[in-house]
Amino acid sequence: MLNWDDYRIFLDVARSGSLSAASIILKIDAATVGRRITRLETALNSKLFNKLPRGYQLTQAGKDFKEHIEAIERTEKIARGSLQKASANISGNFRIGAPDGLSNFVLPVVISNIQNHHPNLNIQILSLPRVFNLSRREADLAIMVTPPKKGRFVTKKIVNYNLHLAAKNTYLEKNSQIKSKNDLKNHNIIGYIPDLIFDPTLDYLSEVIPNRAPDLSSNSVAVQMQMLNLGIGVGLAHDFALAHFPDIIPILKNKINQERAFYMVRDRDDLASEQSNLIASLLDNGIKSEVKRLQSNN
Amino acid sequence: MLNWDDYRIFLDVARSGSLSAASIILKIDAATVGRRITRLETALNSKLFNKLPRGYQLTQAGKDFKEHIEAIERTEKIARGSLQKASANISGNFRIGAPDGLSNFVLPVVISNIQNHHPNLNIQILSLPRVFNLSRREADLAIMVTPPKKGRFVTKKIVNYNLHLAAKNTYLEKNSQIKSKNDLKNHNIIGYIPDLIFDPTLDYLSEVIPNRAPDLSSNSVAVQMQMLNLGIGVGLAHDFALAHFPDIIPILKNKINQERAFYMVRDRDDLASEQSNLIASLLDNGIKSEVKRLQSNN
DNA sequence: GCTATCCTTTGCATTTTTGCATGTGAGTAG
DNA sequence: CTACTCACATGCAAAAATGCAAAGGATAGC
Repeated sequence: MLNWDDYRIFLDVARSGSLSAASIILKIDAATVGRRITRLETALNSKLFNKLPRGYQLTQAGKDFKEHIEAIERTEKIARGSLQKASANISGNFRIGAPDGLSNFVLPVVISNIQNHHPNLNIQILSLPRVFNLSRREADLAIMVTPPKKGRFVTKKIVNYNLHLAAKNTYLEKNSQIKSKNDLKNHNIIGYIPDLIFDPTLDYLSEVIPNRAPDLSSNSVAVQMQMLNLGIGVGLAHDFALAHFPDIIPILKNKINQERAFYMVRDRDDLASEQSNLIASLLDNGIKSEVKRLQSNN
Repeated sequence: MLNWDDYRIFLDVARSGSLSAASIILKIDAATVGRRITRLETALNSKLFNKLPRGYQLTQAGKDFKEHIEAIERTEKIARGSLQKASANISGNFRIGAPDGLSNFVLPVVISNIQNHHPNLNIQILSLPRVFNLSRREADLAIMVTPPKKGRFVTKKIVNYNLHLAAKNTYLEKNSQIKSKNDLKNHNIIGYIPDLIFDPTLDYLSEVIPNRAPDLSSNSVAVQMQMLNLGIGVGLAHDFALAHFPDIIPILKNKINQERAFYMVRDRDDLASEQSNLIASLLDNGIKSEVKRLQSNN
């Protein structure tokens, strides 16, 4: 029943003298602020405020109580400050290898968040459409679509992602309707360069449209997205990339849905480094939530 | 995003070393504990725990952070202690006048709660089926079904309550079915003694069954309930009283529903006394929640 | 190397909390 | 006295948090 978060609300009501004023400061509805105060008073079995028509006024017990809660507030600030200091200790270079789809459409915002909180840290994105060689220290950490089976690596699944057929709205208006896979015969297909598919997991297209080489191809997901955005064909696109191109529309959404996953791969030795663990964890959470956020917008 | 209550969860996870152990201490599901820690780490942009297969282990940053949060915990205990002391200062006698239905079926548990937290306070229930004379100081506070229109009083509505026709299950089995108001002709009616109805609001029955004097009557709601419980007739009962008699069953529940309200009446001068305000507030909340609780069980 | 165990994580149904719109009561100005 | 303002309270629908059941991962013992 007792909820420490209600102390936070209590302070603003005590200071501002009314639920409505506190609600503006807290950016919480006044009704909620009132319910939280009621809950707090019930949990503490005490009356902290006199409810006057002009607002909420502290009782004597409330005034004494406020002194203590203000001490808590000061300590809480200090506690958060201690974490800021710890963040400042994180420093140096950290290189992440990642597939170029992730590098282009997800990592920038994730990295930016991390760097805001760790100003002394430099994170480098090594965007490459191929497998990394962690052993040779090409990167401190790699993100892959297929984790390596052997080696001195630790693998952890980060998040699933989906791919859907898509094309630009203008392209769809000008060309014949696509109501089934068969209709794709009459369309330009954009995809990977077949010779250069380094990972069988990436051979998305052949699962959707067997025996059909792309008409337009690149080894780079980002380039494929640019082609789609020019309105020159149909291709499989990552949902999280689609969020960046509002004019590219998914097709056959209910009939075709490819699912893949990103895995985080690290050298086993790096597990001993708290800094490495921290960055890995921040990346994990950051990628997970950013991918989910982008995918939910469609 | 940041929620102080997560600090409370953090402490138990830090101390017990695992989500599952903390979940037992906190009596919260382990999944929730995990989600709270994730939320906290996200809000603080920090990694407080290393997630090992054996459980959650504090990082260095987490260890430092824990020190501060433990300081908060100590202060929080002191803060609550200060309210206990304030409670102990509440003392003396306090007399409440209330209608006997409320006095019998609601007030005892409310008063008991209050007294548990204010050991030096004596609360007296003056249970009377008539209007009180606050001016003469028969009571420090009165609860009424119709607030006085004049005088040096301050009135505040406490809560609505409902009345329904009801009879004992054995009575219903033995007598003819009641499917409409008309069917009541053939039944024994239990109610107030007509001459002694002190408040027109209490003339429940005549609204439900006009022109019909009760066959069995008392000036006391509690006595009426005892009659109902003997299975000797049908009467209007307070829903909150029915909760005390599982064998008394409501009748025509959808067709007949009387609604009334309790009002708290205090002498205007008493508003200056913080002790009086406190008790009034505790009674208000206590009666409100107890009436709602009892009424919801049917 | 295989099974058993322990702990965490995830999907889903339920409960709780929240915000919004509306009602209510107290004070105030005309 | 009446209309008006201000702030809080309440009902209801939407959103978030929670518990439960089951899956997933990692270790320890056999």
